[in-house]
Amino acid sequence: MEGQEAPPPPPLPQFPSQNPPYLFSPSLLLSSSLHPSIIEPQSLPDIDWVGLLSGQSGLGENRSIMDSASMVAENGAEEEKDKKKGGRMKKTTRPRFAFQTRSADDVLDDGYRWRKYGQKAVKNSKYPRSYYRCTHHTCNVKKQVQRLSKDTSIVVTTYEGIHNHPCEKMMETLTPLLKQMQFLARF
DNA sequence: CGGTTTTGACCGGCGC
DNA sequence: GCGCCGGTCAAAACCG
Repeated sequence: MEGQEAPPPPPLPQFPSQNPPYLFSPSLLLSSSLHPSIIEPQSLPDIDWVGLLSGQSGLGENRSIMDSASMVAENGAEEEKDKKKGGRMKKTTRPRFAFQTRSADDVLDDGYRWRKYGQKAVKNSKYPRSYYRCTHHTCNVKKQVQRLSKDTSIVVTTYEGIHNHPCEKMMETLTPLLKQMQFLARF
């Protein structure tokens, strides 16, 4: 989503340390008043983020509209320092948020490019969970996608981390508009 | 041929 | 310590 070359401070809120993810709407996420709650479909923001980010506005069968979606957030609050020993550093609890989408397609096009690096069966779901990593070199944002066994038409996507590079797909659609605006601004 | 997916192995955390 | 569970690695397969 936000393709900002954002500085470290994660815009994500801190939550009390209760593990079950809190549910709240994207609009609540964007404003800073977030009270964990399950939202109703009509409390969704009027912004179609997915459509905005996936340059294909309207066409395409991959339109996974975020109808009835709930955002889930867990905090993140840690710096990512220690890499313990030889190799991985995974003590990182970094900004992470999730939302669920009603879509027939597991992976929704959010404008970024992802490479799948794993798939695992999780305990209480009959559908596997897929793990993706952002393909941008300097960006280690991850996401995991899982379809609910409860309601087959819903997929839960969990993002972890913040992209440190612009989403070129979004830029692609935004650039002409910006140029147009600059042109009009001359008058 | 380069990038992506697949898939079993591997590893670390956690509860017992 | 052991085994379960979830996350990641990495080699091979796959695909344009």
